[in-house]
Amino acid sequence: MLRLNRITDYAVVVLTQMAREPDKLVTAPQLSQDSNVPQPTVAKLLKELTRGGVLASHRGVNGGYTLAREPEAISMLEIIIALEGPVSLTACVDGAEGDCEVERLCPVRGNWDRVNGAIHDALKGVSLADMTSPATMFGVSIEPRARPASAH
Amino acid sequence: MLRLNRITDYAVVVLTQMAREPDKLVTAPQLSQDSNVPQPTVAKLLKELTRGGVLASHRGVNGGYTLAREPEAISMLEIIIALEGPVSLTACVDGAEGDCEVERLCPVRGNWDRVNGAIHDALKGVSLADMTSPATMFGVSIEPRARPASAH
DNA sequence: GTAAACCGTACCGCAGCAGTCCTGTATTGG
DNA sequence: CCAATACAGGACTGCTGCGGTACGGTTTAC
Ligand code: FES
Ligand code: FES
Repeated sequence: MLRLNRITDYAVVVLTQMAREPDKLVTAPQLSQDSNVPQPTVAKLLKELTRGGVLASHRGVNGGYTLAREPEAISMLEIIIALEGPVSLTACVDGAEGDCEVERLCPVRGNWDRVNGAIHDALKGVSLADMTSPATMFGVSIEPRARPASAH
Repeated sequence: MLRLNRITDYAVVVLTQMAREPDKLVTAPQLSQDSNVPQPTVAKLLKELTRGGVLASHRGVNGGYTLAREPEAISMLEIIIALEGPVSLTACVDGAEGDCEVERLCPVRGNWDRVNGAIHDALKGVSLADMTSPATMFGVSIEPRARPASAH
C-alpha cells in the first residue's frame, strides 16, 4: 500500500512530456492524445495543477498550458500536494486534532512527525527533471547531476 | 494525502503499549481496553500482525500476544507491510506490468523506483522503539541511540 | 470436559475516488 | 461585434476498497 491516486500517476506522465519542451504552449486535447489518457481526465488534472501553481494557463483561442517554472524547480511533493492535498500519513499528524479518538491517551502522537518528515523530504528531493532521465532504469542509479544539457 | 490506513494507525498505538513490557503476554481484550480501540478491530489487526511476523501468539487459556522481537528490531516498514501489503506508490513500480494502460509509451516507468526506494528507506529507518520515546515532540529531535536501556 | 483465547473467513455499509458532463468566461481573429 | 476555441468551476454518478462486525472452529490450561 501507500499507493497514491491514479490521477497523480497520470499527471506525472503528462508533466514529463511537457518537460521536454518547457516553454511550449500545449492544449489539453493534444496532451490527451499524446499520453493516451482520456481527455476529460487530463483536463481535470491540468486544472488542478494550475490551481496548485505547477502549471500556468493561457485562455482563449490558441490557449493552453505551460510549466510554471523550469522542470528542475518542480518537485514531486508539489505535484502530489496539488492533486491530493497536504501529505500526512495519519490523521493525528500536524494540527488535525480531534480526528483521532484515542489521542487522549496516545503515546505515539507527535512521533509520526519524524516519519512524515522523512517522506516529505524524500518527495521534495526528486524534481520533475529527474523523472525525465531515461537512463535510470531498474537500479542503474546514476547521479542526477551527471546528465549534461540534453539536446531538444 | 498519502495517508495510510486507520488500522495501521491503531496498530502502532497498540504496539507501542506492548513495547513498554516487551516480554509480557497480553490478550486482545486487554489491549482493546488499554488503547480505547474497539475489541473486534484490535483482534483483527493483531491477527494480521501475527501473520506478518511482527507478533508471536500463544493460544489457549492464558494465551495472548507478544512482540516477536525486541522493539528496536521492528521497523515501521514491517508493520505497514503486514497490514497493507507491499509498499509501492504507483501501479507500475516493480513487477506489476499490464496494470498501467499507458506503459507502452510512458517515459516515467522505472523512475518511480527512486522515489519509492527513498520512502522505503525512510520507513525502514524508524523502529518501534523510536516511536515510544516521549521526548521527541514537535521537532525536538534527539538521537534515537541516546536513550539507554530504560527500566522495565 | 469446560472455559478462555486465538484463527480463519465471510459479510455488509459507507466514504472516497475515477470519470463524465455542463455551464460560464476569457481570448483571438475575422 | 460575432463566432470559435480553450480554460474554469462545479455537480453528478458508479464503483472499488476500507472499516467494522459476526460466526464457527481450534488449541491449551485447569
Ligand atoms: S492521537 Fe491518533 S494515533 Fe495518536
Ligand atoms: S507505466 Fe504506468 S505511469 Fe508509466
